[in-house]
Amino acid sequence: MTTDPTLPEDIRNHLPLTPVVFEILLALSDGERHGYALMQAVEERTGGAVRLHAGTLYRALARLVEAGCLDEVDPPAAEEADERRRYYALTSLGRRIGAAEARRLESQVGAARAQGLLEGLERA
Amino acid sequence: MTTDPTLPEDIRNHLPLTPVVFEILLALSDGERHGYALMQAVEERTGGAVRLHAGTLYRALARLVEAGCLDEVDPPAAEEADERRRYYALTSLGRRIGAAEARRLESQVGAARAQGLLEGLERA
DNA sequence: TGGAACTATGTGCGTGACGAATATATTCTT
DNA sequence: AAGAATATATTCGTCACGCACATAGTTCCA
Repeated sequence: MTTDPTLPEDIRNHLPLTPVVFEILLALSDGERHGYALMQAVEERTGGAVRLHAGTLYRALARLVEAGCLDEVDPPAAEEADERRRYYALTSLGRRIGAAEARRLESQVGAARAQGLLEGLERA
Repeated sequence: MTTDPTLPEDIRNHLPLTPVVFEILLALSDGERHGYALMQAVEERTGGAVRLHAGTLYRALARLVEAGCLDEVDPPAAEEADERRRYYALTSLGRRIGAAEARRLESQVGAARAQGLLEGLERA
């Protein structure tokens, strides 16, 4: 699948995001979090519907840092305690990639709504 | 990634859909099409932004038929001519899976909007 | 205070979907 | 007649995933 050629390559090369990665960027878009908190945030946002597998999550985080979408940051002074935690924050690139993916999904959802795919589930 | 456990297994087992597959279901949600027309429909819907690779498309179609999400159907009487074309239509299952995915994406897009991820691109 | 449950991060293995390239043949256009 | 566009399909290598497992620190409470 190729995506919008008008986007800068830095961004286009990453699209489309996997559902897992988009969920991660979404959960980090309101501030830094450590991996495990991220799992909980996703579960909470979706009312328990969506859960990330630990293995998938931590590997995705490593890839996103590698790609420059996330930075590993110092633990926030407020929240403190557990030495094991590794905190991540969106980079500018990460935010722009998340935004681009959000627009792509918005377009898909809009089309789905226009087709009535979101409502009538029993009619095919 | 696990999805909504309240969904029937028939549906949940397929989620989340790949972007390519959702694009296909979307393009078929207003009627049957053959593979190549489907590529064009996606390109047109997205104003040329999104394109499907031929290889990926045809393999995905075969998988979707195998999984009971699509049926291969007779060419519509109206449109006729090319012997090579193979037409596909959503099954009931395919439509329900597409609808479930659309709801999942709608939730993600809603969250993205709530986080301001869709607007301010330059602020991180 | 001891043990279970939870928190937290990570790796190995097999699978599945993908992009890119290529193959083949037909139909349309000029 | 030739070339472009249409139409479907396969092979190959890669990458992200789910699942299982490994390891260890922390919290809780009986």
